[in-house]
Amino acid sequence: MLLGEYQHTVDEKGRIAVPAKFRKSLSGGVVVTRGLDACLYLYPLDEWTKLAEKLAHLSITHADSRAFSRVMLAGASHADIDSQGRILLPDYLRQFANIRTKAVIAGLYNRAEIWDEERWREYQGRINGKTEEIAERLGELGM
Amino acid sequence: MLLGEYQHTVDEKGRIAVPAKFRKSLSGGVVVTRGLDACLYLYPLDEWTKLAEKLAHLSITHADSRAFSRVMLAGASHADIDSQGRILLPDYLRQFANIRTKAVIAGLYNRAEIWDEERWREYQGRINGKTEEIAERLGELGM
DNA sequence: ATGTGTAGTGGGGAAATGTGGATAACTATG
DNA sequence: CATAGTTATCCACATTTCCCCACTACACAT
Repeated sequence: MLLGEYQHTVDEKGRIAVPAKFRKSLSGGVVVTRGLDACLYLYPLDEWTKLAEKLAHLSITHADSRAFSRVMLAGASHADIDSQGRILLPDYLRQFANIRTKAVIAGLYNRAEIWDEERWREYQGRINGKTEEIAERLGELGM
Repeated sequence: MLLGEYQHTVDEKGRIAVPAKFRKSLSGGVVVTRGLDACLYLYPLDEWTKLAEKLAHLSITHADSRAFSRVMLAGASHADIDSQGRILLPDYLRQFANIRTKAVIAGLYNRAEIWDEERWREYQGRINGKTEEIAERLGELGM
């Protein structure tokens, strides 16, 4: 169960420390990929497999499906946590999410997200105060 | 499991290095063929067999089926990975996908795609920003 | 205060990867 | 049968990646 918000630095080799509390859940392997809203998604291997199976079996004849698969699957990178508890973020993923040196790792139960710190603050600011409004709209979705 | 995005060069003999992480999955043999969106599809032999079976059993009386089978089946080329981890791309396939010297190999779980680098960037640019929109549409498909 | 353990960060050296080129085998053609 | 052209196999180098070791900071307990 991945929960909480952590601020870590990305070193010049593109490595970032995984919060100690996440390591047990992620010991089976980790997949990082492009996420929505310009952040990175980080999945435990078993969660990822479920998602990837779905994506891989989307109809190959449908342009939207191909596009989405390419974003999520081709964007993905399988990594193991090293002996210091870090993972390597490939260049193209760092560029995609605009991650420089300060990053935020946030746990969302069955996945985690990695944000550039500045972007994260900005997003928080935008959402902040609108939470009640958003909640209203979610009501329509049966939440 | 083929994942990630790699940038490799195609040498003047038409050879391209297969990413090291793909080699184990592809050690049983590889089939390269014409893909959709002007890229090449690269299948592990067993995955290819499944696909070819499907294509071969499409209705022979339907013009679209015949056309699609001809593109995918007649375009296919069986290749082995050489001792340096490279495969040879036949001329007609390189021309089809407009591949010059810089190419991108993208892993899509059960297959890989080979793109001319410039084309890939262009495609990414077109998709980028629309991802959220596409995700919404796919949501309607039960994803 | 002092010690002990855990977490996060930085850097160096060895091995693997990607790329170019050279040599050998094979095919085709006159 | 010889020669030219093409294909395949092999070798060598430079770069990148990965793995390991060292250091600092903070927390908690004695």
